[in-house]
Amino acid sequence: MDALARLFATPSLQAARDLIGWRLTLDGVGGAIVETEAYHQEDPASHSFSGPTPRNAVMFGPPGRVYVYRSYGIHWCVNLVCGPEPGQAVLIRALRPEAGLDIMRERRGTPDHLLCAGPGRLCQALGVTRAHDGMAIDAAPFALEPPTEACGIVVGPRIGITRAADQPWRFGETGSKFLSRPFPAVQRPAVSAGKARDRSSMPRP
DNA sequence: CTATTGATGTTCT
DNA sequence: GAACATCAATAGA
Repeated sequence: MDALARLFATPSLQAARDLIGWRLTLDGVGGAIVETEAYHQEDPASHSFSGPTPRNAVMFGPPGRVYVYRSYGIHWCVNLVCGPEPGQAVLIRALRPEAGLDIMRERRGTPDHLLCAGPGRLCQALGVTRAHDGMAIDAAPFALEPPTEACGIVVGPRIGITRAADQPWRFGETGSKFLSRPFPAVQRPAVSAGKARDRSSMPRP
């Protein structure tokens, strides 16, 4: 059993964490995953919560496929279906752009740190559309490769949802500059009564 | 920097 | 109708 097969069999709550650092590309355009969120059938925020429908059918099919849906009528968002039971998926929320930078810049027209910083932005940068819904993530035009280096993982509540909003099912690469948004700062034992923010991940001049 | 708002296709109630 | 796993533009502090 190789790394991909293990990943596909992993429950989404763990797979979302494991996916950080994997390199995802579409037609050679993409980069390392730096932010994910987990969803599953018992999760009120999940598209699969109320059972299979035409839209979420891929979530109830075999793992290892991509589930693509339209968000707010404008954007596309891409998930990896995974887990031993149906209805589980990991939303890919941000990549560190590495391959096909020129193509991404042309498609996005934003500064490099915003090329793939969010589920909608990432799909625009890679060219993901509904046409990719149901495709295998480990076969052309997609590719998914394991990380070459370990990295730290931060955890926090998911973004943009109203139900189960307090569940800590968002994962990110520690200190990444390519996140859709920063993770909430860990509560610190109040040094000064003040408002010092953690800027430890800021670039040094 | 934060807060607000418009755009807009599908799904849900 | 209302809600929505979002984003860019804009206004204000």
